[in-house]
Amino acid sequence: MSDSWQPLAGVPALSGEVLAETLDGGQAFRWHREPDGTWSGVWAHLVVGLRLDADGRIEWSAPATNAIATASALTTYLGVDRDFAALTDALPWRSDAHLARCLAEFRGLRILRQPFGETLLSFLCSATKQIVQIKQIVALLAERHGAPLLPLSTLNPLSALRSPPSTLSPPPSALRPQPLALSSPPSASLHRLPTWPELAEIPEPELRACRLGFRARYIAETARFLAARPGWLEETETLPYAAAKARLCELPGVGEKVADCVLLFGAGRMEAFPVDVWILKTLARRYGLDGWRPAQLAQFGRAHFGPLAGLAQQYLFAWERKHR
DNA sequence: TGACAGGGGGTGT
DNA sequence: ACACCCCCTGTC
Repeated sequence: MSDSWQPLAGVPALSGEVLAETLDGGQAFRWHREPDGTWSGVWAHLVVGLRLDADGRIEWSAPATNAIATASALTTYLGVDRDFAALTDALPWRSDAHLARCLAEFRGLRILRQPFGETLLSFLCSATKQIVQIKQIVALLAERHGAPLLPLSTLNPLSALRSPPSTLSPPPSALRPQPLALSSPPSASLHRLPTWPELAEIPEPELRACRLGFRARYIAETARFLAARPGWLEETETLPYAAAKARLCELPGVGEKVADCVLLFGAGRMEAFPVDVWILKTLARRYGLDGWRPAQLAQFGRAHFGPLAGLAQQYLFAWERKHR
C-alpha cells in the first residue's frame, strides 16, 4: 500500500496562491496546509492530498483503499468537468476593469462542488466568524461527533499528511487544557463531519461545547427540522435556484447570505451571489455602491455579472481579501 | 507574560 | 437598530 501521487487531468495550471485561495479561501473549511506545502482535506468519507507539480498542474493522493472512489469524487469536487476558463471568459470583464484585474490576478480560481449537507452545516457555523474560527468549529464537530474515517493503523499512508503543523503554534498551556486543538494528536484518526441525522441526536450543550455559541441552536433546530422531513434536503438540492434558496431560508439560522453560499459551494449554482461584508466593501469602494443594502447589492450583482455572478463574486472576494 | 477590549465572511426580532 | 455567544487578535 503506497501513497502515490497521480496527475489530475483536465484542470489548467494554477499558482500555489490560487490553489490556496480555492481550497482555503472561505469555500471549504477542512483543508490543511502541511509544512511541505501539500494540502490535505476531508469531505464526505474521503481523505485526499493535493499538491502542484513544477508546471502548476494538480496532483492528488489517497489511501489505496479509496483510490478509485476518490478519483471520481475529486472530479466532482473540483469541478474538473467544468471549463472555468470559458466560464470566466463569459463574465463581463471586457466592460469592467476591476473584474478584469481580479480575473487576471487569480487566474485558475475555481468554485468547489462540496456535498450539499456538509456545506449547509459549515455555513451555519459561519455567522460573524472568520475562516480560522470556522475551521476550528468544524474540526471540533468532526473530531467529537463524526464517524472515524481511517483505521488507527500506523501504516496508514496518509499519516504523513497529518504531521503536526509547524513550530508556529505554541506548546499547550497548562492553564488551557484545550488550546486551539487544530492539529489532531499523532495517534488520532480523522473523522468525517456528522451527518444531519447524527446531528439531530446531539444535545445542544454538546454542540455549544464545540465553540458554536449562539449558532448551536441554529444547528440543533435545523437538524430537528430536517429529521422531521426525510428527503427535504435532497429535494432542495435539485430545485431551480430561486426555489432552492427560498426553501433553504426556511431553516433556522439560514438567511440569504448563507443560502447563497450553500447553493454556490454545495450545489454548483453559479447564479447565487452571496453578499458578505467583503463583497459589501468591494461593491461600495470599487463600484461606487456605498450605502446600498445587501439585498440591493445581490440584485445588482446578478444584473451586472449575469448568470455566473457567483463566479465573479469569488474573484472579487479573493481580491478584496488580499488587498484589504 | 498575561490580561483586556474590540470586533467578527449573519440571522432573527 | 440591537441582541445573540464566544473566541481570535492586537495591544498595553
